[in-house]
Amino acid sequence: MTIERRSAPHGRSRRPTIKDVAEAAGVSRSTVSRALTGRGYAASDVRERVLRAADELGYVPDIMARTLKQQVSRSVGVLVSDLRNPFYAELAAGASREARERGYTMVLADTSLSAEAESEAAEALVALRVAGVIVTPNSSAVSTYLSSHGIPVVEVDRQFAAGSTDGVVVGNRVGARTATGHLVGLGHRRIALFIDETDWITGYERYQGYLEALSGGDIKVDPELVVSSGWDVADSRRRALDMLRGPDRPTAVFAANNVLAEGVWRAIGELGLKVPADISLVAFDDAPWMSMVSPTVSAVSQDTFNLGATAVRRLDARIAMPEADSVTTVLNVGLVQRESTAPPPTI
Amino acid sequence: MTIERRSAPHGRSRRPTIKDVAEAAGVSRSTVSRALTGRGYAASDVRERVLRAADELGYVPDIMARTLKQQVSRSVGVLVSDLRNPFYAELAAGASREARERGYTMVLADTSLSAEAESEAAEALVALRVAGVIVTPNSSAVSTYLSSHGIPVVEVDRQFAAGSTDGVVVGNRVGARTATGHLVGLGHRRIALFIDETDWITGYERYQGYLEALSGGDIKVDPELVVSSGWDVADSRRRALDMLRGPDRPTAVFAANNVLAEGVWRAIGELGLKVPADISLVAFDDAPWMSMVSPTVSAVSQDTFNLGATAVRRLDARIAMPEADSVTTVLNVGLVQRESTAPPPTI
DNA sequence: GACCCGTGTGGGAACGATGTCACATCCCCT
DNA sequence: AGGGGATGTGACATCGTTCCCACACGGGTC
Repeated sequence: MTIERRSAPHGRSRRPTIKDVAEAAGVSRSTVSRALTGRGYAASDVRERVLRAADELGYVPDIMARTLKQQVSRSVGVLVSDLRNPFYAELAAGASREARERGYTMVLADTSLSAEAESEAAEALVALRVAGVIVTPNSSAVSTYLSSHGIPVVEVDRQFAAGSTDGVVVGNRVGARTATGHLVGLGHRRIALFIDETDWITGYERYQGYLEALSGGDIKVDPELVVSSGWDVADSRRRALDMLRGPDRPTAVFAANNVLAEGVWRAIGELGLKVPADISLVAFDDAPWMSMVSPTVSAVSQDTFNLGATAVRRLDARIAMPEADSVTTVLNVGLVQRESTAPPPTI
Repeated sequence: MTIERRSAPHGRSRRPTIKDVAEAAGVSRSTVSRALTGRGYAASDVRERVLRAADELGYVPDIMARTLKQQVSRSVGVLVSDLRNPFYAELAAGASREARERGYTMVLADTSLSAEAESEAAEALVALRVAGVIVTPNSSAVSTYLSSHGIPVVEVDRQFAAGSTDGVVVGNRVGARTATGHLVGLGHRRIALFIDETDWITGYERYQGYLEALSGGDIKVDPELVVSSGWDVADSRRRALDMLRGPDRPTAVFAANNVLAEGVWRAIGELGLKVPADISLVAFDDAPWMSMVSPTVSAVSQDTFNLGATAVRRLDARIAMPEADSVTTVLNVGLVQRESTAPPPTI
């Protein structure tokens, strides 16, 4: 980078345009454009002169003008639910890196789980003429809206428009089955499930995985043990306190995401229960704290950074071939066994 | 939001422009522009007709064209070091919320602590004609470069260009003094400092705070106890292992950020040391895991979300008054006392 | 009745970059 | 010598929006 060498456009405020470069180099605007973009002819000495002039003036092409002319920008929109959740933060980090590598700039909005914010953001992205959008959707509205405007969409983590838009998800069903199956294998028969939603495909799949593992162990499902908790730590903590204080409490809990796991963890601690002696815990989505607390928490680990990166790659491919069939990529997950699981307490 | 009601521009691909709206409403482009933006005259019945036509066509004004014409966009750039660090993620979340509320879209890049990525991103932001930039800088280059292009900059968390650009930081010196002073008050005399850099102003201030607290307790500084660790967990863990295994180890550690604290925490655990009986620990920057581990970790808490939000407010004010004197906002911090500190072990 | 003002509206020139097209060389081949 | 390809360059229209200006109309004042 040559940032240091560049000086302000001799003290004045107006930014240099391609016209200024053209005058400085003694050629026409067209020639400057060709020399800088590399599209079309430009004699090497002329190119040289143009490049030097541009560098001296600190010329940076105006993306607005370029996009207006070309009708397609090199930026992608990224819509995530909550940056404070390490899952989304890491997703965004992965998207950011991959976007940079592919020459996209990233327009990011935290939609705060609000449908209104999501709609607003979508509209802003249309207005910005982004080349494509990556979204962790809260409804099918965003994808529909963006698609109707001809903007490619990749749904990440969960899918509402499978079949009509691309998606990148993880093996939710198999992950949930593995986690629950691990508990079953240890001898647990009363296994609680904490989950946010079962209507969205991700929650549904995790729920199904849970059910499959139970039926694989010939265990009847107890609806009392399936908690459709809210989306925040406080709520799942409260629900967990209720359940664990009640009679006939479960001997193990499978928490379907890192936020719910945190609530359950806190509840367990407050009640003075010992993990894993009194109760086992497995989470879906490995958050940093799970390997720091004592005992450490077993979790189904998803490569979240890669999830974001893969989504950008998919989007890039889609932008290149808008008419190709939609594809859903499923990333592998793996159970990380730590210290939070053991056979149920003998009575 | 009326997203659902809108249909694609009758199956065709071209996006509706202001001209299409004008034709549909039977008026001129100028009139449509006035009706939609609210700048200039427009009879109420005409305005009505225009709004309806725009809604029916699903018209969204082209920001590129608007920005090109107006020479100023409603988007801000946000450059953070590492989204996977909860500190930066929360900062970005705060910035995102405030940006949205003020009608800005946010262009975000994770600069991965790389000067090259930072320069590239800065150049992209100039090209995008952003209204301003918020950055957690790694050098003075970004601020200088952006300023030379007439783009307002707000430096957050650390400052390289104090006096010439705005800044939003926290009370680093007082926070470090409080934390260290707390340890001194408990009777500790061998207090180690883990810090990333002392050249940048933030590290320098925290270092000074540490020194002040020591001299306030009439404690001579032992250079052996000041570790200029790298920026990642692995490195600080290694450095901590070395120190804690050595002879005459400290009775307390002050870790100057959440990453270093994590490394130290892991090292302490691996060595089987008991917190706080064998060693006390205080961190600067309260990360989520600190209230989840056992024992919980005392920390100087900064309102990181607010740090991001404040930066956007400052930037907004700066954009409104580009010539005003530069100001640096210092946010308060507070020591959150948890379980990781106690008097030193009696020998 | 001439003038002017207030209220609306449309025409057209920007904004900065791109890319098509026409044209201007030069050199080589027949 | 003249045609024609290869190589380079410049003029100009264009992208979608804004906004300055001109103008039209009606009604009031002198």
